[in-house]
Amino acid sequence: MTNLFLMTRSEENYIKTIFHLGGSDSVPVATNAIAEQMETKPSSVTDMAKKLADKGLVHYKKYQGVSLTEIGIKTALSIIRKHRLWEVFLVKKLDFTWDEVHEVAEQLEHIKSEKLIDKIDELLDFPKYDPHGDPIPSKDGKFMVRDKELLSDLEVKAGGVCVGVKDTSAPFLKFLDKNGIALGKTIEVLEKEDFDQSLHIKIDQSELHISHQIASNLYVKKNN
Amino acid sequence: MTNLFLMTRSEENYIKTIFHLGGSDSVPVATNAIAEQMETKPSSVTDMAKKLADKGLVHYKKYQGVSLTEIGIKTALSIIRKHRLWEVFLVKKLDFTWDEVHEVAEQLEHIKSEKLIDKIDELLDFPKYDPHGDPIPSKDGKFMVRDKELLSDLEVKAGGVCVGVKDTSAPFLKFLDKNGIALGKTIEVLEKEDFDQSLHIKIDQSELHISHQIASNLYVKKNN
DNA sequence: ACAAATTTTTAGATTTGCCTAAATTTATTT
DNA sequence: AAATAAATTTAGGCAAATCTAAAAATTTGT
Ligand SMILES: [Mn+2]
Ligand SMILES: [Mn+2]
Ligand SMILES: [Mn+2]
Ligand SMILES: [Mn+2]
Repeated sequence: MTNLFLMTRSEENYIKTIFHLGGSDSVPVATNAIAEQMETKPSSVTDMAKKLADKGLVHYKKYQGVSLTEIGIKTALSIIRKHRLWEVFLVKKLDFTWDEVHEVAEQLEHIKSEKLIDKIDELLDFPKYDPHGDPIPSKDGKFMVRDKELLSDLEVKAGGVCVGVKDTSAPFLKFLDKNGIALGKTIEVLEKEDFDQSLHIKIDQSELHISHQIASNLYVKKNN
Repeated sequence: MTNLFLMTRSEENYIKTIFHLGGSDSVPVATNAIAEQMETKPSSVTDMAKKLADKGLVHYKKYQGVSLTEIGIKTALSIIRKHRLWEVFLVKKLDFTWDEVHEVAEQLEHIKSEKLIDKIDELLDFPKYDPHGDPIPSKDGKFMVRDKELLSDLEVKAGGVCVGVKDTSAPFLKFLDKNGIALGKTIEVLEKEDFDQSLHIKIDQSELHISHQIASNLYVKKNN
């Protein structure tokens, strides 16, 4: 049980990536998938897989992919908790916009201080979701899985509240801002174009036409 | 003019140490002094001195010691600004005690985001001093040099306000807490023991006997 | 001034994290 | 069931940051 506090930044980033690609299940993740996600080379992933396996954070057998151990999952959740809490902090306390927070949170998530992150959590009044609608794991690694669906999967006439984004890239988020789409807004599907799957929607008071591209990156919590 | 944003953590720590040992003057600092301060070996310092000289951050000639260039000084002040602002943040916003902040600030000072630190500055209402009484450089590298003297240098009957500590180690700070000594308190020298230089002082309402060790690590701003 | 002590640098290793190129294993086609 | 393609690992190397041991320069003491 190698101490989590002496993990390097690189190791933490690998663990986080493996979690995001494989979920908390012990689904093995392919070397190439990790390499692509981390913008590194497969051979580097293999090296790290061995090291993380030695440390007991992942299961690894040659050619069989990588999956997180119990400890690996806990570690991943702890890093993700920090990342998302910092994102909330930046938005709520420092007036960052939701398209600016990710880059800084990528750095802040590696700060080693349990007290620090717990105090940030308290300062923010224990938020459950980050600025992109993603759930924040609690100290003991639990988090809410909100039932939500992609706007593109709703039927005509169906509606709900916008609760998250799938694509969290700055360009997409800025596009949403420009079109008055934000978390918490009420959305209703007015019309669906069969040809290109584009949608005519009502968002709060106004109406808007959006492409399938957009609709398939917006999460909605359906009305009862 | 090598971009400050691509400095490694190690480079930043060297620059900060050279600043603390040499001041903002271009006083050359000895290799051994840097090594001792950073708990590393002189040969490592020599290596880094060459690298920093290549980057234009220090002046370095073999056997002549290291001193900061203009850019080096600016860089040092920027890191110190971040360190001290984070320390204030931790105390004022997250209820850390002044003996807990340094270690975390050592990590936070390396976060790369100009917007982040400027927003923290604003959130704290542009503090001029950190929790240990050390001045916080402004964005453009200026800082107040408060006139202060060591309590051990005061005459009997002289007095003032406690404005800083020289030793910022956790044990010393905890000792001060235990004895009711804190920044902002009024101090008067009641008696001085010639034999061991210990002092009898009045601090706010109470009286206290302190050793020379303690008195020579407390800064006081004398009354007019 | 010159020998001795001290400081500093150089030379050569080590570890971490990454790379390229080549070899190997696994998966997919014919 | 081969043959081909794709994925993965191995081998060997490189840069950063560190170390130890030895050499060189500087400083100190007589
Ligand atoms: Mn993010
Ligand atoms: Mn997020
Ligand atoms: Mn400090
Ligand atoms: Mn301080």
